[in-house]
Amino acid sequence: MESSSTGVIVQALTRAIVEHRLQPGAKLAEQKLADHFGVSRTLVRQALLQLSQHQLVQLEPARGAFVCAPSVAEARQVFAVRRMLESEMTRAFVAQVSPAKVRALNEHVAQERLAVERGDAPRRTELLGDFHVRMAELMDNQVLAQMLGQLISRCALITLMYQSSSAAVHSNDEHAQIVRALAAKDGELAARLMHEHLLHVEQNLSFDRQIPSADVARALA
Amino acid sequence: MESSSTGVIVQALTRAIVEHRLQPGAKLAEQKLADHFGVSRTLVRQALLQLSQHQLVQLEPARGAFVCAPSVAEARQVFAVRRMLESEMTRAFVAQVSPAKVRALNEHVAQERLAVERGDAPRRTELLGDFHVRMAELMDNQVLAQMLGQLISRCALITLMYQSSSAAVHSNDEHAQIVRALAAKDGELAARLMHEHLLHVEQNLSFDRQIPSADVARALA
DNA sequence: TGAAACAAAAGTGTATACAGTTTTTCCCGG
DNA sequence: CCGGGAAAAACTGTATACACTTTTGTTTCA
Repeated sequence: MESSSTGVIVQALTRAIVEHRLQPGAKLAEQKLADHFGVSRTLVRQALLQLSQHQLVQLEPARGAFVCAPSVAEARQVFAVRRMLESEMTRAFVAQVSPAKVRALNEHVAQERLAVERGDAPRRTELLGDFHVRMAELMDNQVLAQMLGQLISRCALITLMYQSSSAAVHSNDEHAQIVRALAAKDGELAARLMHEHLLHVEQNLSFDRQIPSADVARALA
Repeated sequence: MESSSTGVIVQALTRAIVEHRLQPGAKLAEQKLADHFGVSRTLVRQALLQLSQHQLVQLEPARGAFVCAPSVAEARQVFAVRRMLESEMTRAFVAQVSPAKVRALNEHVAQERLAVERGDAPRRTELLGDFHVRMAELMDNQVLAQMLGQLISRCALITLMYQSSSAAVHSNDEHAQIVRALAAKDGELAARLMHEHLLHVEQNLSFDRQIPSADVARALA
């Protein structure tokens, strides 16, 4: 039943949204998307429905689908949940840490650093978010990974709305610190570092931006 | 865009699934559901798609939709996430506790006790789960509440697959203990009690059941 | 009797049609 | 020149149609 066509559309739109090519508030007209992807509105509607469940688009009755513009309150709530969930996840990580897992995380952090140094903003944002999902995956908890993935794609949208410029280097450093604590099997320290890290990310957001409008055709070209 | 018809179908099916009227593995044929609800397959498909995202039904390509039968591994993962999230939620609760909130929780616990004493199994399961969602709502964190709601409806399915009989009274007692700790503003104790509570619930599951098959028409009558 | 093969029925996946609503356009009066 | 309003265009919401797949039932042959 689950067609892969729908999945392709969901993924393409997700990337376009979290990479900021589709700006918050942009309208997603069904027929235009259908033409773009070469399918009927049916599949586009399925995709938009999924994206609305992921809180990336908002559906307004009889008006259509729009890229979400998370409010400040919502952003703070998302970060509050992440702090609760991820500090504990970090603490639990040490119980099943292994050299291979530490190596995997270190490699990820190295890739982050590369993207940061290159100034590759979209890739940087993607990798900095993926660090957290990667941790969940390494814990062999698919449920956790999925849940975190959702939270973090919402965060990507928030970050792109509100992020101040130079927080990326700082985040990368903090990731490295966390991995060091994990390697030393110091769960308490790692959990505290994760908690503070997420506080820093939230504090570095500037909740007083304005959002322009976007052109759908160009963003997906 | 979001029709309320779809929402009605989602809710009806959700209730039918978590209340065990539709058993794990039962097939949900689109046309039969469409006839039952007096709508076209279009809306039924939308609803089934949503339910699949909530992990309550599984979609198999070209074969149809079936009520999920969570594996033991998945059940353990869900509980692991709940322990991480809810122990921290409980700890954070005391920071913004108020007499009104304590009263609300106490009233809820009283309702639980009523349902337990009455032997009203579906209502009991619903209320025991709602306790946790209620806490999230009282924290004024909609994101947390939504996330927990998802986890708990998955838990309802798991519980109904695996739950041993007399754990309900125990859960109710533990809820009462947690509220007392919250009222005393002892976050550390409350968090520990919540953690242990969720461990108990998981330990009381008997992961060696068998699942019969179900009749859709009867369950929704 | 039992199993393989084929035909019929039922079911899913996608596209299209159509009704109702919203948005845009255009014209007119001030 | 500007604001209001009606007609037209565009868009969403739901139903239906149709192709293709899976399931079921039946017939045939060993």
